[in-house]
Parts: sequence; C-alpha cells; structure tokens
Amino acid sequence: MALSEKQRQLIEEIGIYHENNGFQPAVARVMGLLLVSNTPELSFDEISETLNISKSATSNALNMLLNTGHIEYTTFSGDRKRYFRIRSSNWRDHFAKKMEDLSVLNCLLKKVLEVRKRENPMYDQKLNDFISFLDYMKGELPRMIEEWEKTRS
Amino acid sequence: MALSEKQRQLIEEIGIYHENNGFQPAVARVMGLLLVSNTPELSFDEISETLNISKSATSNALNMLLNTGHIEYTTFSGDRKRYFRIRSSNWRDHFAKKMEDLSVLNCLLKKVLEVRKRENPMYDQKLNDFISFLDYMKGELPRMIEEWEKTRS
DNA sequence: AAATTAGTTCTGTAAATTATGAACCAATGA
DNA sequence: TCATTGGTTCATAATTTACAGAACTAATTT
Repeated sequence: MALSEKQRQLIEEIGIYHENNGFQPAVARVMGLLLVSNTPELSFDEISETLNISKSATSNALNMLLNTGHIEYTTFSGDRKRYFRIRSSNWRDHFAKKMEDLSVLNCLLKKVLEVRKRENPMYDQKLNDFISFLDYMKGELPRMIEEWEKTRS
Repeated sequence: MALSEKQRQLIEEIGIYHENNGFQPAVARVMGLLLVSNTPELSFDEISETLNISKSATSNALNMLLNTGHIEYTTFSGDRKRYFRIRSSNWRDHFAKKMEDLSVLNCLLKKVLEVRKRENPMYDQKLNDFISFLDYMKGELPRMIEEWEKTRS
C-alpha cells in the first residue's frame, strides 16, 4: 500500500477525531485508512501492514467495526480474502448517533427536574429552556433533512 | 448533603453520560452532583464528602471544570469558602461543541477528497453528499435557533 | 498428507489513566 | 503566636487500556 505523506498525516488526524469519539487508537486508524486510501476496499493484510499493527489488533479492530456497523466487506470468487470498506451509510449513522446522544442528555435533564427540589425556581429556568430547545431541535431536524433532500434532487 | 436514592442514581447516570463525552469519572460525578442537588451551589467539602472522593481528586475536578468553563463559583462575605455551581451557559456550550465537532469532521472529509485519488468516482458520491449535508446543516442551524427564540418570546 | 492462507484467540505486559493520602501552604481566627 | 480552615501539590498505588506475539484453527492448495 503506497500512501503519500499527506495521506498518512490525514489518517492520523482522522484517527484522533475518532479516538475523541471513543474509538481505540488502532480502530480509529483503520477507519482513517479505509477512508483515505486510493482503493476503497482493502484486505486484512493490507490494513495490518500499512498501519503496522499486529494481526491480533487488526482482527479485533475489524471485528469491532463490523459489529458496530461501521464497515462491511466483499469477497471475490476464487479469492479467500475479505475486502473491507466503510459502509456507505456510515456518515449518516454517525450524524444520527450525535443527535441521539443529545436526546439521551435531554432525557437525563428531564429526570433532573423530577428528582430534585430546588428552593430557587429561577435557577431551573435555564435548564427548562435548554430542554425545550432540544425538544424543538429534535422535532425540526427531520423536516430540515427533508428540506435538504429537496435542494439536491 | 442529604440525597435521595433516586438522586444518587441519577448522578451516576449523568456521570456515565459525561464519561462518554470524555470527562474523567470523578469530574463527571461532580457535574452530576451540581446538577442534581437540591441546592445549586455547593462547597468544596460538600462535594468531596457527598461523592466520597478525596480532597485532591475534588481539587483537580473543580479546577478542571473551572478552566474549561463548565462551572463557576460565588463567594459570600465573611465566608472563606467558594460555592461552586454549573455555569448557566453550560448547556448551550455543550450543544455548540457537538456541532463544532461535526464541523471538524466535515473539514477532515473535505481533506480526504483532496488527498486521495479514487479510481472509482462513484464511491466518492456518498461522501460528497454527506459533506454538503453538513454544510447545509451548518448554514441552517443559526436560522433554526433564531426561530426557536421567537417561539418562546 | 503436508504446507499455506486467512484469519482468531489467548496470554502477557507496557503504558496510560485515575484516584489516594500525606505533606504542604497561605490566609484567617483564637 | 498557635491552630484551623480551605484548599493545592506530589509521590505513589490501583486500575484500565491497548497492543504484541505466539499458539491455534479451519479451509484450501500442492
């Protein structure tokens, strides 16, 4: 696998991005490589060798990414290897997960208001505001996505 | 600090949420406590004792949260203690950070298209779609927030 | 049947993270 | 001036994580 210096750097940047999203380093680099490489589908060995990670780490990373639906693989008849690539739905899912996370937060904040008794209701106003903002966002987002679909068809 | 069982559980839930957002456990619990406690402002000792974390861990957690702007404190004349509370702008900032993170991703994806040469341009289409979706979102979001402001005034 | 391929699984461990407790310090109070 | 309060800093201990390397397996090829 020949990669330019720029490509290698970008793999690291993408790696760090994904580390910050909770992936372990090797897993994050695999995502980076699959995105940045000139060929979209890479074999186990190509990944392992290009990133200089052991077979076990490669195996774990690929299985983790397969299980979480971030990647998938194809095969070719007469070739025992699997060729891994990023799932095309990956980015939409990534976005959805971010939104889902805000929804989890919203749920927690609603519980907060149920569970505590603040002497000072003024202080809760801001929290209520944010909760209703998140509710509003959640309601409007689908419409917004639909709007976007329209602009491009 | 008297806390109900429900409150303690919720502190843990909020703690885990914040751990998943990159906070260390003790820091995440402090955020949970400040949110869930009946009184919005708590002293160093109240935090340390209620959460059963050492003074040093409490000190580190509070300073970390102060530095990152998640909490602030007030003082009262004739009382040497500081009373810590969540900054009211915290939730808006949290939301902004999530959006900013998507913007970082978008920037990385644009670099991807610059850096690699894919034989198969079909495969890049999906990526381009997602990039323009994020661009669209980034453009529309401020308008959407403004819209929300209107609904509540 | 033996060797090779394409991985997987199982320790072991280096490194990083997270928290503790003790010592410390500066400001206030007795 | 001595003790106490409200913390901070440091060394270190306890986990946790993240990976390498070796042994293993099931399918294929020779």
